[in-house]
Amino acid sequence: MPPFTFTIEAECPGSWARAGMVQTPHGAIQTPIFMPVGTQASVKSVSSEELHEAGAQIILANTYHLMLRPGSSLIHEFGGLHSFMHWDGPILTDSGGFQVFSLGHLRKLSEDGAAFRSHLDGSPHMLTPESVMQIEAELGADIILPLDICAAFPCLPEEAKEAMQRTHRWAERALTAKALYRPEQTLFGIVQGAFEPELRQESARYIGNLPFPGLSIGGLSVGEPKESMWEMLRCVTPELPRGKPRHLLGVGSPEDLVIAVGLGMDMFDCALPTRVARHGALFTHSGRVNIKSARFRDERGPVEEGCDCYTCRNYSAAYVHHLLRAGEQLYYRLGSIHNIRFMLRLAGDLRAAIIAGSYIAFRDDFLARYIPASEKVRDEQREKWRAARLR
RNA sequence: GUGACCGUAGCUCAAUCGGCAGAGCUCUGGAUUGUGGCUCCAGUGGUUGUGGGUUCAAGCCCCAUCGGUCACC
Repeated sequence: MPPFTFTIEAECPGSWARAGMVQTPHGAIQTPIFMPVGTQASVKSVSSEELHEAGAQIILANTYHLMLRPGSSLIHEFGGLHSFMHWDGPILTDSGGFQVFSLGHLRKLSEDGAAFRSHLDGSPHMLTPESVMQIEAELGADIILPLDICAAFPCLPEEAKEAMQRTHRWAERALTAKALYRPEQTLFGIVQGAFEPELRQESARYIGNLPFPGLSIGGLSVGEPKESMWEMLRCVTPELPRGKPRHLLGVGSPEDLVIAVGLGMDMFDCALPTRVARHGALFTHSGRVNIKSARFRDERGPVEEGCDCYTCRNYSAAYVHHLLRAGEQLYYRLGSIHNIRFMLRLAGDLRAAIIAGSYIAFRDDFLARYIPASEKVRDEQREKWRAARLR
């Protein structure tokens, strides 16, 4: 098995963008990369074979969900996540820290760890930096994350500092617990610091200097304005060691990906593309479209002209529209595949642009064409209200 | 054929003693960022079956008519 390595292949002048290659025991990952989210060992409605066909190189699964159901020991009995879900590429598992805060009922934090009640049956559970390592060892992902604390937005500076400092102490405990996870697994460190520039810088330096082969940026995309997120990344990136891959947790939308790559991020995971797909929002290069809209009722062409995804190669937009309207299961699969393929193609295009030295031009061109639907409609609605007020 | 009950938004139904015709769903648009197939926000939509009458005022009262449901012949 090859050890974990990260090689930078190209950097783009005028930005912090870089293209690289991550080696894992289950294969290589070309960065920048988008990682589809398979919370419960499944990217909802999409099979492992379909993920592979869509160009997925690495996927993400959730420790929190899998420890509650079916349980990490059962997955261990089946030879780990790779064989359990029949995915032989790289896998990254989240620590469960975020879900304890967003899903767990009656959570209680202490220096030891996080106590919470299951969202499934209310049963009490306890996660500690050490127990998370054991659980992730049983799940057997290639890249694993330590237990961290994601501060709420907004939060007081003191709370942000306390959460960051405890995250740092837990990071050290996770490193010390190296015997609990498998030698072929790679533990990433998590940078916190909420929305305090000094804390972000401190956390980036602290976590960046610990012996983690890779780094995840946590605590962002939790409801803050976009500009706050970019500001935090601008604080963090200069403090990070150049030679370690950087994973931006929970991001994001197509436009987020394009911008964050320029701020030095290499890996992304996000539920957004598949979640919004299930509700009809499909990505195209001119922005998000709602496939449920009546205008697709008789659209003979694909969802996006020129898209090479399974859905667009084989089905008309009218058919996809019909499946959603009719509540057919197949819709979830076709819609999800389209958005996953869009994100992966976008990551590939970004990579090619970086290697060609034209990231800036690519970014500006993409953002000029990709107008978020929300902005378009927000403007239209604003106009409508203004007209109504004048009447 | 006789009798009773019911006709209000695309659907299911509210509307006090006769006093500005409303809600849920659908529909249209939006939101969703380390996924609870969840949830939230906004908007369109009406000749109250039809025709008369009473009244300052009718979805509501009266008459006729059309349609539906049920019961009994």
